[in-house]
Amino acid sequence: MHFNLFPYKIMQKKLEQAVKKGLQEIYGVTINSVEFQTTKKDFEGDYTIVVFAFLRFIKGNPVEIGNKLGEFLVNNVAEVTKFNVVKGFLNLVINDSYFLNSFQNIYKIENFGFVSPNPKDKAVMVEYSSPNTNKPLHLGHIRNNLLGYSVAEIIKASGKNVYKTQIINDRGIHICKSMLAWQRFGNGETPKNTNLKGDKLVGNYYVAFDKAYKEEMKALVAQGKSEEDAKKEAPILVEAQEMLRKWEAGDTEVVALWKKMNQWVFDGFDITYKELGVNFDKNYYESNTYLLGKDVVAKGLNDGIFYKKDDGSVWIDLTDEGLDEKIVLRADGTAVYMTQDIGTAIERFKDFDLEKLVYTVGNEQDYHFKVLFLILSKLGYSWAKNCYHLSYGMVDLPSGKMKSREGTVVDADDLMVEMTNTARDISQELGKLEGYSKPEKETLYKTIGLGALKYYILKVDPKKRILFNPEESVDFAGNTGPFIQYTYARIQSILRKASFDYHVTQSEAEVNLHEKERSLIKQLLLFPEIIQNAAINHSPALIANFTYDLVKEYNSFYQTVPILACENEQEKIIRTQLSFKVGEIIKSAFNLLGINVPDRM
RNA sequence: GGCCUCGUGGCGCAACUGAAUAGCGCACUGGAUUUCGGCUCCAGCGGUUGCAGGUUUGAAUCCUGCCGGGGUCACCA
Repeated sequence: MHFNLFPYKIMQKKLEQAVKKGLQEIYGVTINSVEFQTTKKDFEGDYTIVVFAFLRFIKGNPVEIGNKLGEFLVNNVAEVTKFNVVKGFLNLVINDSYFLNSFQNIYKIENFGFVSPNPKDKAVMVEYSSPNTNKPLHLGHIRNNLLGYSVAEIIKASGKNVYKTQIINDRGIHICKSMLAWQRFGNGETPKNTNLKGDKLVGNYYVAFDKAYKEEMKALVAQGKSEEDAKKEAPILVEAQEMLRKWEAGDTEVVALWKKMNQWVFDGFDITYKELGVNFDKNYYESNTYLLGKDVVAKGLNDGIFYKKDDGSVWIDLTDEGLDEKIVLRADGTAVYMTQDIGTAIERFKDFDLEKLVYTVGNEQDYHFKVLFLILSKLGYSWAKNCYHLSYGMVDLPSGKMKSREGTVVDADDLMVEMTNTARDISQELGKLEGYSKPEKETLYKTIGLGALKYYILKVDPKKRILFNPEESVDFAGNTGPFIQYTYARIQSILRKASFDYHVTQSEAEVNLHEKERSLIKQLLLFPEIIQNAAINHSPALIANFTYDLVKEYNSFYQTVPILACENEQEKIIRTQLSFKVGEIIKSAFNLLGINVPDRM
């Protein structure tokens, strides 16, 4: 069974053994690894061996070595039928029946490419989203969410147990600002009586706070205060700080208000998460974790890893590592961001049996995580090396950076609605939706709109920054989500029309594979490797690119050869099976990206 | 300024982590349907991979310097 999981690798292993044996026999040298590539389209062949790499062990002309080795392989490996040598590259042609057989083998495997985890194994925890509860989610969060969710799914598919988690920053001065503003200007507004999503309502008061704060500052400056003093002394800010102190002291009234408004936000987030199609196995709340880490700092201080400054604040000196000094505890003994992160990391490794902890956080925090992991390892936690910062680039708009103050933030909910609207416009023109009910149609528009958005964001390497062009993101042609969805729908249409039982294994028989069938099968066989690779590299983009290549390959196949109209019965079945399997893999690949596929569109 | 990071045809992205003639999409030009969904397919145009050195049989990829963009250098998170 396991034998079938990595068909591409299996052949490669076989060839590798033969190459080693061949070089031993011909040149008497032992090499430990062989470098393989998939053969480029311009050359004939399926596997390519890089002969250049042998030159370190074998003196000679690479072309000559390639030719000798090629001959050996043709004579010693049954599946190798031909070879050609171009410069230092040995291209090998594998026979049709190998590919046909491999295809027949994987055809029956459900979830081909997915490895099921052993429940007893240690797990991987993926943290993502982790919003503040004072304002709604925006485009930046969307990238974070899509990435985190997808990476978690990919790691799961690669054979690991996975926990998806977020830490909700539900406490602190930011939420107090919203609370205070609501208390003052709210007139008892609630999500219910305003018909606003809770996160939006609370966000409005965060803005209201900022406005009032600025006005007060202005007034103070007019009274002759310096700008710096005004910034600190504005009464509304002082009051918000007072509110935070009350909260920490457990003041019942403040806590009650905090609970109420946070709940509004949670309810709002739940809607957004649901629309986006992401979920979590466990939520951490900062209100529960913000005190963690202090005792660890105390212990580290004792052990001489940290040191105390005269004012009582605690620091770590990382100048030996080429970094700076970093504060880990405030002079008044309260925790900073770093303190909490030390504490929560330890907590998580206690809560779960983890082999790895992935933090999905933007690259503006690269330095923070570098320091965090270093501190954890200095504190003696051996698992520190298993912490990974999945750092992703910013999302910029054509107009530049998103700035909440300038109102250029793209709201997550609004964006999803817009994408759905665009999908509706286009589908109403072109769609084949006879017999679909209205709700069915609406679901479909959402599938397409979100498919476009998600694919647009996930197809780019996470590390790179994205220029979010609203017009391009709703493109439906070329390398886009809807293009792939369209291909899937077209395949389903074919399968609906296939009025014969195509799920019957075809003996390898004397079928000669068409060139398009060959390359399609080759692409299919790659899927398991792609999943592993995407998991190792934490990159949904690899899945997206693979899927796009597969779809292009299929469309070319579709255009070139008849499927249902094929006259040869056996070939007709194989082509239908190919269509079926391609559809299935599009679906699973898109699942890994959190994208749905429609049967019609 | 120190540190980190990025720079690939007009635009948006790839390149299996050092290999062949650097791929693809959009845009532009020209073709393809008595056929299973034309939101498709095929072809053309377009790049001395920011610049200059270096390492290597081989560099978009590694090293050095410079130029340009972004990030970060908070007792915010």
